[in-house]
Formats: sequence, C-alpha cells, structure tokens
Amino acid sequence: MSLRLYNTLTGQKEDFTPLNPGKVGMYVCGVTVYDYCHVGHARAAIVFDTVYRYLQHLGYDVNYVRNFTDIDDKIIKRANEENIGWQDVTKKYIEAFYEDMGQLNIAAPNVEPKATDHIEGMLAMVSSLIDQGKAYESGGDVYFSIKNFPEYGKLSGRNIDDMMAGARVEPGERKRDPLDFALWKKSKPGEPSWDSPWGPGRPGWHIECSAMGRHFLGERFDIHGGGKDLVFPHHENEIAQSQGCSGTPPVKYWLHNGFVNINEEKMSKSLGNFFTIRDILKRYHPEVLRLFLLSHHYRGPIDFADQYLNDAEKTLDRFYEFFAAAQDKRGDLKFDECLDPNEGIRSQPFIQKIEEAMNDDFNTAVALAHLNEELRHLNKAMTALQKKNGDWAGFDTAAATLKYACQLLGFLYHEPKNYLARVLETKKETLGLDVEQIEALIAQRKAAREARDWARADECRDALTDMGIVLEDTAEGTVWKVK
RNA sequence: GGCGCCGUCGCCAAGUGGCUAAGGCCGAGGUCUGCAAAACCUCUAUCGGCGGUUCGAAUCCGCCCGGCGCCUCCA
Repeated sequence: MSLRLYNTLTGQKEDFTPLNPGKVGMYVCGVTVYDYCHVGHARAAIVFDTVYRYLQHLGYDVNYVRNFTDIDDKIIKRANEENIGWQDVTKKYIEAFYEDMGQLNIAAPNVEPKATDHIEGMLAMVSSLIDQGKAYESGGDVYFSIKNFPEYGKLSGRNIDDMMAGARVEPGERKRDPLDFALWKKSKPGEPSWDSPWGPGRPGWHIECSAMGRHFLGERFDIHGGGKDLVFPHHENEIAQSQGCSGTPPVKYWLHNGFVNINEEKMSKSLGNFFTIRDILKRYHPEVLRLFLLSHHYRGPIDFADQYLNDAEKTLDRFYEFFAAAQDKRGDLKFDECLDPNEGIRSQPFIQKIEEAMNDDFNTAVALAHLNEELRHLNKAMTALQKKNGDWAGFDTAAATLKYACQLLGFLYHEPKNYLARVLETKKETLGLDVEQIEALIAQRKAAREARDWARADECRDALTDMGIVLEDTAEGTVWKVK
C-alpha cells in the first residue's frame, strides 16, 4: 500500500503521486512574526514536520519551503506599540521562532524565505494579473477581481453568490466587489513601503505565499499545507492569484491541520486563551508536547490541558525507561549500529506496520499504538533474555527498529539518561522539591534496610510517598522519581 | 443565515459496512519484591438518541439532541 492523503481540494483521500517521480515540492505557510508562537503554531509545525520526515523516509527527495510573513499590519502595530522599528519586531520574533522550533526538534525546511525578500516576484505577479484583466488598481491599492475567476471558492467549498450576499466592504476600501481582496496596499505615511507601478505600498498577505511558492517550487507543485483556518480566505486567494497568473492550479494536494482548543474552544490570540510554546516547555519536555499532539489525527481538533500532557509524559517516560534499561543490559552497544544498512530499514516487518498506519493519511495515532505494543513486547523479551541469558541479536535489531520508528515520528532523540534527568530537573523546579530532604530520607531508609528494620524503612518511604516521591530499588541502589 | 466538522470504555483516542471495537492514562486482581516501584500477565465499552437502508452498521441515509469551526487577522 502506498501513501494516501486527504486533499482539502477534493474532500477525499487520494493516492499520492508526485508531479515528478521521486520528488516532492512542499510549501507550508509559516508564521507572521509579531509575537511568540503558541501551541497552535507548534501543532502546525509538528504536523508538517512529521509529513516531511515521513516523505523522506519513503525515499522522496523533498523540497520543503516554509516562509515568514515579515510585513503585515500586526507587525506595524506591534512596532508602534513598542516604539521600535518594524524590522526590530520581525528580527526578535524570527529568532524566538527558531529557538522554539529548535527546542521542538522541528527539522529545518530547505528554504525559509521572508516575504520582504520577494517583493519583486510579488510585483511581477500583480502586474501580470492586471495585464490579464484579473486585477485592477484603485487609488494606489490593487485588488484581485473575484468575478474574473469563476473557480473562486473551490477549495473551501463556497460559491461566490452566497459569499457576496454576506460580504461587506470595510470603510476606506476601494473595491469594486466586496469579495475582491488586496494584492497591493498603498502605504500610509510613515509605514514601511516599496516602490511599485501604483505608487509606494506593500504587498497583501496572500500574494506573498503565491510569489514565494512559485519562486521556489514553480507554477505547480505537490503539497501545500497550513492550519485549517487558512483554507479561507488565504489559500483560496492563493489559488486565485497563482492560477490567475499561470493558468494552472498551483497545488496538487492541499493539507490542513486541525486546531488546538482550550476547553473545546479554539486557542487564539483574540480569545486570549493561548499558551506559548515557551510557557509549556518550562514545565514539559518538548517531546512530551510532540507526543501529545501526535496522539491525535492531524486533521481533527485537539483539546489542550495539563492532564493530557501528563498522560503523554507517562508514555514517553516508558519509552525512555525501556531504552535506559536496555542500554544498561547491552553495555556499550549502539542500537543504531544494529540495523544492517544493506538490508534497509523498510524491510523490517515492524516498520511495515508503521508505514501501513502512516500511509493512511499520516495516522500517527495508530502508529503510536504500534509503538506501544512493540514496547511491551520488547520489555517482555528483555526480562526473558536476562533470566535465560539468551541470544540478544534479535532483541538488538528490534530495539534499534523501535528507536528508528520513534524518531521517524520525531521523538526519542535524547540519551535516555539525559532525558530522565531533565524531566526530573524540571519537576524539582516546578514542584519546588526539597532534594536534600528527599535524599536524607532515602539515606535513613537505606540504613534501616541494612539493619533489616523494615518498619522504619517503610516509615521513610511513606513520608516520601506523601511528598509525591516514588522509590525504586535497583541493583545500583535506590532511585527516586516524581509520581 | 451559508458552508463544514465532531459526539466511541471513568479520561484521552484509533476505527467509517462484516474477524474477539486498536493503543495510552486511571482502576481491580496477579507474577516479581522484606514491603514497594518498574516490568509483565489478566479484567473493564456495542459506539449521543430515534427511525431507515442492508444478509450484516459505530461505520450509509433521515430526523432530533449536544458541542465546535470557517464565513474578518489567525497554525
């Protein structure tokens, strides 16, 4: 079975057949850099990171473009509020974006263009649209003329007449039809501007992505992604502009991820119910957030709450604890080296199960179910091998395969001991644990146990239990963790 | 008002015409352990309601109830 994916344009799952065999051109709408990213942005980044990783796993040569919108009303507003230059705003938040993406282990796209570096391409498209009679200049603005693009609405499933009925023109706009949208905006005094045949101004948001996509990926490419909220009007308008210019639908497959909700309402700036990525990462490991987001299908909504992150954390802990234990048993063995490069990871039966799940429109939830099952099998195998001191070769390969599969989904990139230490460190801080007291109690318990004073030993543990601390007696001594 | 989505075990979540309805968390019992923990084993749902189509439906259709999104900037 080969990859099938849900195409917003057709409303169906379709077989994925790239325009050029073996190659994939993919454009994903990035962020407007006027503030820190929230968990909703993280979801989009992680969803398309997963798509990117998986396409590469399948052997495609992927050209992945993700842009920055670095000129926009909100950026200008922000700059005015903070009384700094608009480039200071974009520079600051682009840096913050890279920090967040780095933390989340989002693979870098091939190109990350900024809109302001592609003004010329935008001007060329706008001019072309005017020449073809599909756009018009009006008082220094340029608008796309909806009625000259009969297919308008095909992505979002709307028809022009219905939309016309409900549309209104904002005061100050110079449109012929209410649905016409700005390709170029005349700039007000003091605002950033670029010269154009229609006077100084700046590009409309939609033309940015059209121009950058076309520049890097051509007039027609395979995949265009973004959040569901971009379907209309942003992506609808991209189609109108690009197809208006070239005569060709610009994108073969449109992919859209669902929202992150808080108490079943969309997380958004305007509702004020958002958490920034950096807020969350103060309390949870980045891979916890990723695992949580991947435990749901990418197109559906996700409700966000600490409880769910806690669940994901427990799952992730199990994986790392397994690999920490396996590493102990296997000494200096590097699991990565247990896979025969000549044989190819894709021939592994377990990987084929993962592929079966992922081929079905990136069903990461099912893939995770397989990972959990495999983890259980390997825990069992590890215990059995230890008892019998059997042949570990099969185990090593299976563990290496499991690790590969986890990393395919973007987690298990850390040394198990480092991960576990980092999680513990975070909890010490967030819970304000008194480590000295904990360790003193553990020492007392150790002394009591050596004296075979079980009653006293249990008192120590009970005291720790009340503090939320769980003890584990291992061959190397007693370790503790937070429940 | 227009378009669309969702309602599956206490919680999260796959499954969208037919094997015993995945998986995780929580809970119960067990193996192991001085006792625990971890790990492992076992157990826990007939799919919002009603009606229909079908040999057969959580899965298709209709109606109802409940929740949400887009239609303005938004991942």
